[in-house]
Amino acid sequence: MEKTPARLTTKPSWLLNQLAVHAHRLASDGFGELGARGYHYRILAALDEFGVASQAELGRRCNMDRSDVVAAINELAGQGFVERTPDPEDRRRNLVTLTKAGDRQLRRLDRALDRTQDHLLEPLSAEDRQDLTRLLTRLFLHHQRG
Amino acid sequence: MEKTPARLTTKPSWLLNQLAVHAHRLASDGFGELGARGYHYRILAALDEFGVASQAELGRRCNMDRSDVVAAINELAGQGFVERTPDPEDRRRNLVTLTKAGDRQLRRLDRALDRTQDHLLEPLSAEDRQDLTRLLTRLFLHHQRG
DNA sequence: CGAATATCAGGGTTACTGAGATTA
DNA sequence: CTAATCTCAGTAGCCCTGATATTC
Repeated sequence: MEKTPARLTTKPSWLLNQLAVHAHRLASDGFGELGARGYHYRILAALDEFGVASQAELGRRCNMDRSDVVAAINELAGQGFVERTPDPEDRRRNLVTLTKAGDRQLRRLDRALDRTQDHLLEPLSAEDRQDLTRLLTRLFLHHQRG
Repeated sequence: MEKTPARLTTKPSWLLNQLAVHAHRLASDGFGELGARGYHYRILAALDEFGVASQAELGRRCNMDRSDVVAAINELAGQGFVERTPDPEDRRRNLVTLTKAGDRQLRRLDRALDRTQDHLLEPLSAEDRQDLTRLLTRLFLHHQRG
């Protein structure tokens, strides 16, 4: 395999990109077998942790665009994993609810993701993993509220 | 801003993804003003560091698909940043050469990227940046030769 | 009135797949 | 014949924009 230019490999942004691509590939394999994508997982996870929510709320929680939320909810509803009902108290909103089947799907996705997580961090010790997660979290939080 | 599910924020793969997105956004701003994209930078960088190369070689160096290399070289050649000539010794190949203008463009892109790099790592000390880069590099190298 | 919500149509970048033609 | 290279056409996932209708 030819060498990658040092201009790239020494830059954190390139490393982040390549590792994100790798992580995405790992996760996609697991998700794909279950008929899901990353966006589906995000929404199911948000519903499980915070309960019923409007679509706009889900978008903000999951860092997703309003228009992608619509599409993802369409697909999840079509699979019977969520239900979309108008909010009687604010008729602009749809209330999105996690179904029993959705909860089971989320657990399946969680297991698939856990496996890939181990694979991704394979070469690092438990301590290194903590360090990495801590550093990434600091960066994430800093840029979260930009 | 609503809180993001802990299921996501505690997972390195989510953090990698979100930070890669952020880094990409930063880089795209700088690149866009110069009429370039990430793929263009990768190829120019590889040509600068390793000299004339075939398209297949560039793809392997830059982690790019053969078909994306074709498109990127088309665009770079159209802008006069690279030249594509058939290899007299192996007529299957095209030899891609960096032009003077391409070298100047690379320097401009480098400057733009350096600025975003600082922005990305803003909250980390010099030591933390080294630690992060070291950890990411270890992961990258480990998954490089999969 | 302004602001928020949901929806639709579409674009941009990166990553990839399948096929064909050419040449080693 | 096999393998590598280049090219083209097209797909998928994620991210984003603009416009519209509805409701607060």
